[in-house]
Amino acid sequence: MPPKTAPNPASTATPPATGTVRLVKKRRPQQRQLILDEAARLFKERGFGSSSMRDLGARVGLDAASMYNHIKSKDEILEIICFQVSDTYIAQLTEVEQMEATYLEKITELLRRHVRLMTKDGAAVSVANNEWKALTEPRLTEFKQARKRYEKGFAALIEQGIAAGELQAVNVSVALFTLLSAVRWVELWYRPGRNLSAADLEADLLTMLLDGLKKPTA
Amino acid sequence: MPPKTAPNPASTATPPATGTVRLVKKRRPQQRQLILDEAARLFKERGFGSSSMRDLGARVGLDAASMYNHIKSKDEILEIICFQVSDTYIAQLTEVEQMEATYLEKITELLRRHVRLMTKDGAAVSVANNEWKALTEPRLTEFKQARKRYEKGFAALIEQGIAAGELQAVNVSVALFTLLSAVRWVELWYRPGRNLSAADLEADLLTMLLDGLKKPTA
DNA sequence: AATAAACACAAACAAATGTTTGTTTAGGCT
DNA sequence: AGCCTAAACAAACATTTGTTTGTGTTTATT
Repeated sequence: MPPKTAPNPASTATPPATGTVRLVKKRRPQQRQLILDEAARLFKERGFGSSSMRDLGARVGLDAASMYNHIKSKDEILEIICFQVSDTYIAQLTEVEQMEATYLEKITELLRRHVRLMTKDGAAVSVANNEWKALTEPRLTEFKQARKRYEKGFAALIEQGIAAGELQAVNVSVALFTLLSAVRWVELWYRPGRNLSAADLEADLLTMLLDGLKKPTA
Repeated sequence: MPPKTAPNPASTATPPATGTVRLVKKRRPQQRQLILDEAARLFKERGFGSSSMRDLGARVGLDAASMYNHIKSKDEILEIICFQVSDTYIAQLTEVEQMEATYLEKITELLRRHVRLMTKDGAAVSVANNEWKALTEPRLTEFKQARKRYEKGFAALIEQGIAAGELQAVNVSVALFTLLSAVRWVELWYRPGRNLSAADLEADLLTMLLDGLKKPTA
C-alpha cells in the first residue's frame, strides 16, 4: 500500500509535464544540475556549514536521501561548484594571456570577463570565493594552487604593464588585490533587472579602477 | 577524587602567573575577551556554521561547557563581534562627516580609518563582513540597518564630491561599492610583519583608487 | 507485457551539535 | 580559619547533522 503522500513521479519541482511531453532526453539529467544550482544559492545565502542537506532537499523538492542518487556527498557538491568556477577563471586567464594586445588592454579584458562571469553565475562565484575554505584536503590544496596560478598570471600582466610604461608604478600586489577585490562587490550587489545595466556597470567599474576617482587636475 | 587530568586552575592558556603575581584586578576578567578574540579568529578561518563550541573551547583552553560561565550562547558571540565592528564603523563615519575638509579629503580619511581598523582588528572585521548572515533575527535586521546607514553616509560624500566638481561623474553606487570592496582585500591579505608596511599599503591603495591605475597620458 | 535501470521515499544510523545540570575547585574576603 | 562566589569540569540532554539501507515506484527499452 502506498504511503499517504503519493511518491513523487518526477519531482514536484519539475514542470508537471506528465510523461507524454517528455523530449528525447535521457531520464532526468537535469536533476543533478538542479541540485548543484540550488546548492550554490543556498550556500551563498547561509554558508556551507550552516546549510543542511535537508534544507537543500526542501528547495530542490526532493527528500535529502533522494539526492544521493545524483551526488556522492555534501562535500562533493562544494567541490564541483568551486572547481567549475576556478576552471573557468583559469581558462579565461590563459585565453587573455595569448591575445595580441597591450597589457592595459589585456588587463581590461580579463576584468571584463571576470565581471561577466559574476553577473552570469553569481551564486557559484560567490561560493567559490567565500566557502572554499570548507573543501576537504586533497581538493583544498588543489584549489589554493589554482587560485595562486590565477593571481600570478594576473600579477605578471600588471608587472609587464608597468615595465612597458603603460601603468603607474604602484606596488604590484596592492594593484592586483585591489583590482580583484574591487570586482567582488558585483557578486554581492548585482541583480539582473536593476536600473544599472550590466554593460554600464562594466564601463563605470573599469573607469574607476583604471582612471581613478579623482578628477584630473586640468 | 580528582579526575586524571587536573582541573584547570586559571586556564592553561593564561600565563602561569601562579597566584602571587596577580594584580589588583577583579578575578579573571580577561577570559571573556579571550573567548571573543579566539572566536573571531576561528569564525574567520572556518566560518560560523562550521565552527563548534568544542573547537572554540579547545583553542581557549577551556571545556565547551565552561565558556557558558562567560557568554550566553554561540549566537551571542557572533552578535558581540559583529556589532562591536559595525559600531566602530558608524562612529568613524560620524566623526568624518563633521570634519572641516573637502569631500575628497573626507573620503580619503574615511578609507584610511577603514583600512586601519582592518589592520588592527582583522579577524573581527572579517567575521562582521562575511558571517553576519548567521545573525538571528532581531539583530540581523539591526545589523543590516547599520550597514545601510554607513553606505548611505559614504554615498552622500561621493555624491557631494561629484556635485562640487572634485570627483569624476561616475555612478555613485558603483563608486561606493568599488571603494568599499577594494579595501576588503586587506582583511584577507594583510599580516603584520610583511614586507609591505601598513603605511605604504595605505598610500598605494589610495593612489590606486583615487588616481587610478592607468598612467595619465602626458 | 515484461524487464532492468533509475530514482524517490521512509526509517534508521552514528556522530556531532549547542546547551543544561550538578558538582567540585580556586581564590579573595572578613 | 572559614566562608562565598566565580569558574572549571563531567555527564548528560535533546536535536540536528550527513549518510546508508531497504523497498517500492516510475520509466525506457525490449
